[in-house]
Amino acid sequence: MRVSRAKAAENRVKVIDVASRLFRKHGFDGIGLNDLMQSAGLTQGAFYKQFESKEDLAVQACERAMERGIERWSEAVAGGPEQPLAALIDFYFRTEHRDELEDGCPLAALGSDAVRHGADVKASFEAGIKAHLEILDGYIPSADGESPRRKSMTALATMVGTLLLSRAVNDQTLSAELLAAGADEVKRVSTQP
Amino acid sequence: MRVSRAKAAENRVKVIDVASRLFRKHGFDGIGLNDLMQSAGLTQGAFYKQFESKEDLAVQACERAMERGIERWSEAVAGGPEQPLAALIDFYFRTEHRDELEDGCPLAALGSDAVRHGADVKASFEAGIKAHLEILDGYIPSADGESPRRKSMTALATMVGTLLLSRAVNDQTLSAELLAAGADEVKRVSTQP
DNA sequence: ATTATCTATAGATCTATAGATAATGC
DNA sequence: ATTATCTATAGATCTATAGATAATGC
Repeated sequence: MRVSRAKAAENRVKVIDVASRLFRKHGFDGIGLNDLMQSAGLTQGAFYKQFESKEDLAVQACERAMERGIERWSEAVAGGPEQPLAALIDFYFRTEHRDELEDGCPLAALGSDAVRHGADVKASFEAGIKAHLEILDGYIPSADGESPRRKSMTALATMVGTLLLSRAVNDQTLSAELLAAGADEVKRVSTQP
Repeated sequence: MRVSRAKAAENRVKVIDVASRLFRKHGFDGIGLNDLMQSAGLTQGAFYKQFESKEDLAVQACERAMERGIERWSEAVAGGPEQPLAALIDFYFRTEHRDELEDGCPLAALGSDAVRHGADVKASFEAGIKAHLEILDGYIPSADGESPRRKSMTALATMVGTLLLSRAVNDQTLSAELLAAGADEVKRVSTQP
């Protein structure tokens, strides 16, 4: 039943990918190792030869989710639009993005979980935040010699907060209003002095 | 071992109060009924004469947390300062608020959990959001005849998103910068046309 | 010989229920 | 007589480990 090293490495990647999606959907505490491994096409017993603990997987999955999140931001501005920030805002505040928890923004999906977990998870979360901020830095105009970082931080917070609130209500009208207001506001932040 | 109706009602309130704090700290899935009831000074067996299920308690606790959140907003502007919004911003973006998950803003603490739970939890969460927005409406100036609701929505999203991100990082400098940027931005939103 | 995965299981914990107890409330 | 709480437990599920299996890799 042993598999080749290449296959084992592939399995490990698969487990982390699956976990990065299912943790976003159910939370770190909302899904067990059995379901995770089944979803990756393996059995639970194989877990501990690949990972030290569930917390270890949480860290790996958090990192992977951040990478995927960054990738999607890149895709959103692919084709080099004249206004990359507008394209990014358009992607982020769509109702389709609101409705895809598994593949959506990891900051909005895993934020609360990161808060409640250890320094390792927070470290990978922090790296993810910094990576997102750096992308925003490149798209937000700023006065000569001044860093746009402050604007990037509020833009990111508004994006994450809006997505979170828009997902936590039943009222679809309110949800859509929140998204529209958030999109407007981030556009405004980025075009003002 | 039976207690009076008054005492039973008091116990129920106690359980909901404790749950509203411990759910904020650990998440709905992060703490069990045994620990919850112990923290309320009771045993687990007493739970199901008071509540239908853990989900039922989650709804009650969410409502309570929202009430407490609104109370704290009122306290923050108590004394009728000339600029109530500034007082509110001052309270919300403090590091002390960031560090008190149990008693802090329920929107930031329970948002991800509400997203993953049923319509009942979302309904109480939604009512809480609307209550927070109405308070902001009263503090945010707007042009004649125009509703400040759009500004209230972005202000609330920026507050919640900022608090969430500031809690999910190890780097205390970054955390403080996020809070400072958020406070600045909400002030700006509320003073611009 | 090594080892990735499998089946099986230990031991803890979780939600929920059952039945005993003892004080309330009629 | 009713009932809020207690102790005890059922049955499911969770993380983690043990030992068997069979293919890899030296």
